[in-house]
Amino acid sequence: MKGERTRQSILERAVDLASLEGLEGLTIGRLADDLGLSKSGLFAHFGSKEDLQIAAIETAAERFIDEIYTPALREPRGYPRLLAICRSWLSYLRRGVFPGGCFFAAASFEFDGRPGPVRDTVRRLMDDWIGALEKAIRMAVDEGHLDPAVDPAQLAFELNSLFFGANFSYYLRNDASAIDRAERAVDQKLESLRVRRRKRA
Amino acid sequence: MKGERTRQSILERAVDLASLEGLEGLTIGRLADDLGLSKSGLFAHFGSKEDLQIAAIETAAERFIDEIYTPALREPRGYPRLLAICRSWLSYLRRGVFPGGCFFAAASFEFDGRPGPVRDTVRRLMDDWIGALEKAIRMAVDEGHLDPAVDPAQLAFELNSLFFGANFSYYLRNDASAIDRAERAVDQKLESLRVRRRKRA
DNA sequence: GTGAAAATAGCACGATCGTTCGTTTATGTG
DNA sequence: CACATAAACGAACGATCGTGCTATTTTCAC
Repeated sequence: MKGERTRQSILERAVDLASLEGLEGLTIGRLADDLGLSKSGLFAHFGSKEDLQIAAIETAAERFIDEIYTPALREPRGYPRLLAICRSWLSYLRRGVFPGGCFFAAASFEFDGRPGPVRDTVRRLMDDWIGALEKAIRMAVDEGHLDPAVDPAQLAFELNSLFFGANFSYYLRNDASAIDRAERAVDQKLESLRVRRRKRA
Repeated sequence: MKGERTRQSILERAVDLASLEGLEGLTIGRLADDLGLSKSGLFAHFGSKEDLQIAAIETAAERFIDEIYTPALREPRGYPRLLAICRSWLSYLRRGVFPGGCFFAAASFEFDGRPGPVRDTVRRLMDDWIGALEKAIRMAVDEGHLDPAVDPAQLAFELNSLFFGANFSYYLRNDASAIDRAERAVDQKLESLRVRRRKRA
């Protein structure tokens, strides 16, 4: 159906726009103008602005998974995959997958104080992401690649903080070296927890 | 003058509101209702919404300095002061100095993609903050408390990332242990760079 | 190619946005 | 206390917001 294609193109554009101006800054009228559609024609694809916002978030998640997560899964589980996920995240920032920086960092800080379905969606996806990070860490421990004393939640917290910190320094402060700094910190952190030689018992 | 007192109370309320709903989510009408003022009466204190936003940011900066930075300056320069700043930042989150979490983290992610005077103000203040962090680190190195190989910009980046990461996990994910995690990571990071005994040459 | 169904457009709505302006009320000084 | 001035108000503006409704156009199966 044609409607589905249109809907998808609306959402792709909405995601790009929202990464720059925020999900609340999204406007049906501007989005319609931007795509050469009528306001009501665009609106009909969604029942409400809130539904549009939620659909945009889901679309952004698909883009994130395709661009960051899935490629990293090609690496073998354990340390290589964990490192690949981190590298992939930083490369995602470098490549400018979203024009305004990480969509989810922006959405997280925008909606952390705004209860409702939109916030719930952001939260669920971020929980998923942190969960995926923790899982990759746990696998690296299980494979005997990381110190068994590593707390996956703690390490996931620290890695994700570096990612968001890179987004901040790069996009607000225009610090071109921010991503390199994050990479250095990630490498050092992971290296310090690495177990060399000796497979697990 | 009475006007100045009113203006100040408007700004304090604006800061609290903006930490929850964002600077762009601030609305003259709602702010006026909230304070029992007329829209035009409130508006007259500022020439435009943009001026109100900028004044709110400056007010938030004063609160930040009073609550986080100044108290930490009572500690002797070097490692103790640097640690005090970090602790102070995390305590600022715990105490809920801004009801919606760190005002500047929110403002940074909100305006990183919105050029203009508001973004410029946020950026200047964040540059100041990172600069202050780097200065405290440099002093700790100069005092012989931290490894002289430490790169102040790199360490400041990592510490600030942990702060923002704590804000994210605490306010979006409602992870009550987020601040503890950040504290653990900060302590471990600083401890690992610490130089024990031996004053500088 | 025709007809049902889907997709899009047009128009209007009430609400609220930031902003302006003239009037009224409150303040503080001499 | 009087009076100049500062502060706050009330009403209105044009614009734009999200959201209905009906009409028109396009799509796709037969």
